[in-house]
Amino acid sequence: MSANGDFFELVYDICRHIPRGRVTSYGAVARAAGAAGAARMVGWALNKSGKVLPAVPAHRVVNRMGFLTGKAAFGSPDMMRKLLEDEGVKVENDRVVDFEKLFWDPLVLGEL
DNA sequence: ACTTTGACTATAA
DNA sequence: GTTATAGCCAAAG
Repeated sequence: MSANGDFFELVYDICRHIPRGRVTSYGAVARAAGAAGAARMVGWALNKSGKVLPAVPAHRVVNRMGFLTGKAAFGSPDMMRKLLEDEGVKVENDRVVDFEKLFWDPLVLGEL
């Protein structure tokens, strides 16, 4: 069954399912989208997420090491950190603190 | 229709 | 242990 036709919207939907105060990795989202290995594609989709509504919490998606690689896509490099800290996610030196604890896999409860 | 890229990931030297 | 390179998938130019 196709989600919405476009792989992008599927990625957006998954990102919207990320609980507040949690983070995930591109690989996890890509895998949840049915395209494991297409982590790059996820980032690209999220890059356009700023033009998509409803808005996608792309700030909750970081690379597998917990680094805010996409911080530059928020208009301001500090905007992503600001959003994460606002949700209780501590960010230091452009990296998510306790990333392993805050890591949330969309497939955990997303297998419907 | 082909080429290049892109907010990644994993393996090799 | 750190740095380089290759593999990956899909979309935009």
